[in-house]
Amino acid sequence: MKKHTHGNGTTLLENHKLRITPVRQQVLGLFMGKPHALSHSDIEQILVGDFDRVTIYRTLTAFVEKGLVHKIPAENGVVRYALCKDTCSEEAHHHSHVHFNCGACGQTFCLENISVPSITLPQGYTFTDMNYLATGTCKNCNKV
Amino acid sequence: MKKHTHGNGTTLLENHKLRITPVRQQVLGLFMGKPHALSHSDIEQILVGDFDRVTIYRTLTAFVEKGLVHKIPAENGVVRYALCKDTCSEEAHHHSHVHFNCGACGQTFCLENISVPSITLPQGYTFTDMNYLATGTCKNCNKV
DNA sequence: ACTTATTTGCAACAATGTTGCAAATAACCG
DNA sequence: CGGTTATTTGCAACATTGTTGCAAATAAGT
Repeated sequence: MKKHTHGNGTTLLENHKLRITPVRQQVLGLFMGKPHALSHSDIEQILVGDFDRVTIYRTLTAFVEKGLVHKIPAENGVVRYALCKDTCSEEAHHHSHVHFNCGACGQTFCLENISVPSITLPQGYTFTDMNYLATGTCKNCNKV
Repeated sequence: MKKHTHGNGTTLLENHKLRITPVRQQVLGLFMGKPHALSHSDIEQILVGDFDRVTIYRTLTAFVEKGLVHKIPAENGVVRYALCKDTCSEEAHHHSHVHFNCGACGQTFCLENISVPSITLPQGYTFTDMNYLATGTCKNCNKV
């Protein structure tokens, strides 16, 4: 019954059928330590010199494939990544939360706690994934 | 009363305070002729040799700034553009329609006709823009 | 400790987006 | 019209982002 034990990157990796390697532990550690989503370049800058650019790309790709993190596209085309909740697996990602991009601090958050209304598509359309992206000013930046 | 006379790119450009130039007419023509959104590279490939890559970038940027087209970020980070409706101007974009990205044909559509429920953000968050992106299979591709 | 499949780093490349500047041109005005 | 001016374009150069192949390194199972 130790499935999805957050807080320990190693078990998380094991649960998602990923080999335990230094990059993966470090990158996963970043995600667990920050409340906001990270882009490839964010990660690259934090872990300067530790790992190759390409390795970080491949790490992120592996994480997405195994259902550990999900991609968040911003309006300008920048792709960020954030941890998935328990409901994601190798088979499929199940996200129905809102992503919030703050124009002031530039950070992107997953708003897990608000309800997302379901959208009815026109006849003939079927969807596998739904993405909500709000742009504005976040809690912290509004306080100032 | 000839405001927003769609079908004529020239008046549309005038209404948005943009100088009439060949690139702008051609690019705008593409948007008016296609039902789906176009990326920079789409446009570049259609208008091969006619204009410089950079010019097309700047054209798109100008269109977005003046409220003529809006950006649509796809999940993979590809940015596409589509015509705005009458409600957009130089001051602000007002979009509350769903963008639909078809995995089969790869095309992206604006679904203007379906209602989008409003989302209530947590205390402290304020938003200026809301973006809905659905991924799946479109009408045409489902038919086959 | 040995074996094997996976992962990493490196190098090279491809695609995408940005900037500065001189030449070309759209719009305005008499 | 023709002249003037502010805007726009093309070019060149560069920056960033993402991809691929391959040999060396290494995690995991026996």
